Amino acid sequence: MSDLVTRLRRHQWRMTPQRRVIAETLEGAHVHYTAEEILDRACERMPEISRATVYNTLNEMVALGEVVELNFDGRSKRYDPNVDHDHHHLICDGCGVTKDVHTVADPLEWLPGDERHGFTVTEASITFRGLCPECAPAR
Amino acid sequence: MSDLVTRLRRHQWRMTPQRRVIAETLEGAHVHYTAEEILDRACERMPEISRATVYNTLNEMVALGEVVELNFDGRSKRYDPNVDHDHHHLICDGCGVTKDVHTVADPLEWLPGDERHGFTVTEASITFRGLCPECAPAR
DNA sequence: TCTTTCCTTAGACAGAGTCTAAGCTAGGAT
DNA sequence: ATCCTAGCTTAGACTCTGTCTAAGGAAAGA
Ligand SMILES: [Mn+2]
Ligand SMILES: [Mn+2]
Ligand SMILES: [Zn+2]
Ligand SMILES: [Zn+2]
Repeated sequence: MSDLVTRLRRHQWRMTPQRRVIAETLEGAHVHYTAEEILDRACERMPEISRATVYNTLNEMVALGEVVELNFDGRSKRYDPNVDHDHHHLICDGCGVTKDVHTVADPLEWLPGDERHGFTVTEASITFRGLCPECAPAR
Repeated sequence: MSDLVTRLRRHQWRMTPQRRVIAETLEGAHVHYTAEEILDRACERMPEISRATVYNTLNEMVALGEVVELNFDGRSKRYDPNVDHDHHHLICDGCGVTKDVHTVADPLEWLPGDERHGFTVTEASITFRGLCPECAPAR
């Protein structure tokens, strides 16, 4: 079944029908959905599911560390169930399509000690931008 | 005077009193303000300035390429007049303080060709996260 | 079964940002 | 100097995204 559902069951967390539908919707398509997109798709399987439950559930999954919240554009947040393989994102400035990408090394290594301002630095995420093949200007 | 104002004058762009106050407010403190923070500070010098003008002006500066819009938290956007020196950001997960940082090399070099999905990749921005000295757990 | 806790729901609410319609200003033309 | 016009500013309505509240509903232990 859903690997996300499996991971969620390991926490002391009641797996209700609503939460299962949300988890399966989130993981099913390998894209980065907004909360409203998840609500629309979850409604196809469970028409009475509420907006509040979708938002609550996504926030809980994030708090449990099983989903990552992404903020690309300052509009809607997007939710990424793919937390096991750490990765970064490549976004098309034309159409907005977003791909998972992997760098040759851990970006934390690229921040020298004298640029750390005394911080304990634990995470680095990269947003690459450009134009996808469809949006690139015709040659 | 303000280097941002100088850069803006090079575009065919009417430099009104409102726009000058906004530009000087934005560049004056070397922090990353939200639109509302800029409005508050601009009001100290020009009490009748409107919210709409602040938002319009910031969006125009971004369109002119003289200011960069940042989206760290999915709440308010922040505006960065420091576009000349390209740099990245280090954020404290505790208190939210944000520092400009510089990496040892251009992050674009770390995305291999077979991870580019046919895109023309033009930009990479890194968000580093951690805890600042004040927020770090006591030793 | 009873009880307690947690979950779901509709709808009100809030924050951030955009849009509209009206009046105003800057700066070129005369 | 004055006129004209395009572009700028304004208040406030509106939209979008997300949170909160209060009430009822399901689950699991006693
Ligand atoms: Mn991803
Ligand atoms: Mn900066
Ligand atoms: Zn595209
Ligand atoms: Zn801190």
